[in-house]
Amino acid sequence: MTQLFENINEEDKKSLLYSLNAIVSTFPSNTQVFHYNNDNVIGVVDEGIVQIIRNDYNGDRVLIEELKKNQIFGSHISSITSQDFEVISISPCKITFFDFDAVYSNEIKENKAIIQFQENLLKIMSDIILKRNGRIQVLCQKTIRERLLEYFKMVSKKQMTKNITIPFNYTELADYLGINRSAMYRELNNLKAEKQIAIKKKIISLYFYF
Amino acid sequence: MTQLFENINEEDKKSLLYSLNAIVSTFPSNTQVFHYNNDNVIGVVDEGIVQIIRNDYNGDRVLIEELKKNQIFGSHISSITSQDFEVISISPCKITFFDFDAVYSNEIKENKAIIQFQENLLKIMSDIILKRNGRIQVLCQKTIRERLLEYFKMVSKKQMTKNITIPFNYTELADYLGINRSAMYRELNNLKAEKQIAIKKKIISLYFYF
DNA sequence: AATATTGTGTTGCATTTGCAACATTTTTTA
DNA sequence: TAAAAAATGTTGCAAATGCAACACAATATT
Repeated sequence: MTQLFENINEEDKKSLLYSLNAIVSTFPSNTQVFHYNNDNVIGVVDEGIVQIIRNDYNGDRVLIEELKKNQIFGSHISSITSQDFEVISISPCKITFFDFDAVYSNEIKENKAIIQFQENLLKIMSDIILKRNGRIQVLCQKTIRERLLEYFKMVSKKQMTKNITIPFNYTELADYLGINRSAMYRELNNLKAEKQIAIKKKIISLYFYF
Repeated sequence: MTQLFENINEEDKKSLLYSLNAIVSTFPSNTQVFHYNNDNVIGVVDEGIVQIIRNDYNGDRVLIEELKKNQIFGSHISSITSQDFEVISISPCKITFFDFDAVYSNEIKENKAIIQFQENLLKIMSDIILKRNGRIQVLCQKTIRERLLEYFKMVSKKQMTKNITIPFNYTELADYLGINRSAMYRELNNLKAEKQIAIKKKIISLYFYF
């Protein structure tokens, strides 16, 4: 995982943070850490876990993303564009906020580490794009079964094992896959009955070929 | 729309393209312009239109993205990771390919326009992320009606009118929304009957409030 | 200009799915 | 540690959806 300040020494980092108007804040669990009209601010998770959630007008709750150490969020990269969106700490956390527009300022170009910093940002962004693409690939599947299998394959590839560990609880997983929770359980049971998978808590073993 | 070489003079551009091992190619209509194992190559559409399509193992065809002038694609930013994916010209087109890894090379850092180039890339990437987020927002909707309405709202915001022009044909639209084409028509008719929308060819008028 | 291909539009039917309403277990909080 | 809250797991039922199979219109190809 690329980090924002990878290959940048402490001195340059400090100077960059200064140019970016960076602020470090801490939050307890279950707190709103970001508001949609925090214009052009990027948050970096230094410690803890935050979730980006959308509360639909029809009452549906969609888990957009879960972010851990070194991952970033902001209105420009997470589409947090309206009050529907919440960014919530699900554990105590420490977050560095900085001004994204400042990345394009003339002042920051004086810093000799700017090229490295931009390079790190580029890598982080291309990771985000890949993540979004994966999500789209899953959500394009029409049936619940197909979504589950597509998701399992993807996680399996990433975790490099056929015994995958679900990084959510099952309620969140349903939100993430954009499907109804009980319909998901039903399908998981079908897959179990067909011996395509086995489930032990959050570990799912995949028996099908792909 | 940000372009890759915005604010970069011809001389610097030439030198950058050289460092990036850039190649310009032309293609007739309906031709494969990119293969999934073109490792770490980025394509920039200079002229024409290309589509990224995924042919699912179960025969479904998913339109991942349609790209016009100045838009970019590549295995790293479009998840073109397997044979399932096709990148196809749907009109005669001209494409510049370059080596994405070269963006991080030492050689290119000699070019004084590198900061501007990286900045442009960052902007393009954050645009892509926003696009992907929009797509996810639509695909997270559970019913066809909700997907259509969510999509219409999004297009309306972008085109700044309540008489939106669908940028696809209706078959492609169904692919894009990840729904069955005939089920989509059925729902469009329901919406028409309820006078929520009116359709004239590819222009859809939105009568509901949002 | 004739033919082939692709897109538009509709319908019946079987299947899938969301939803509501539960009971039960686990986790969190006071 | 007791009470409250959240997560897990199941089921029936109504509604939504995918699919197949059409007819017809519009484009593209030869």
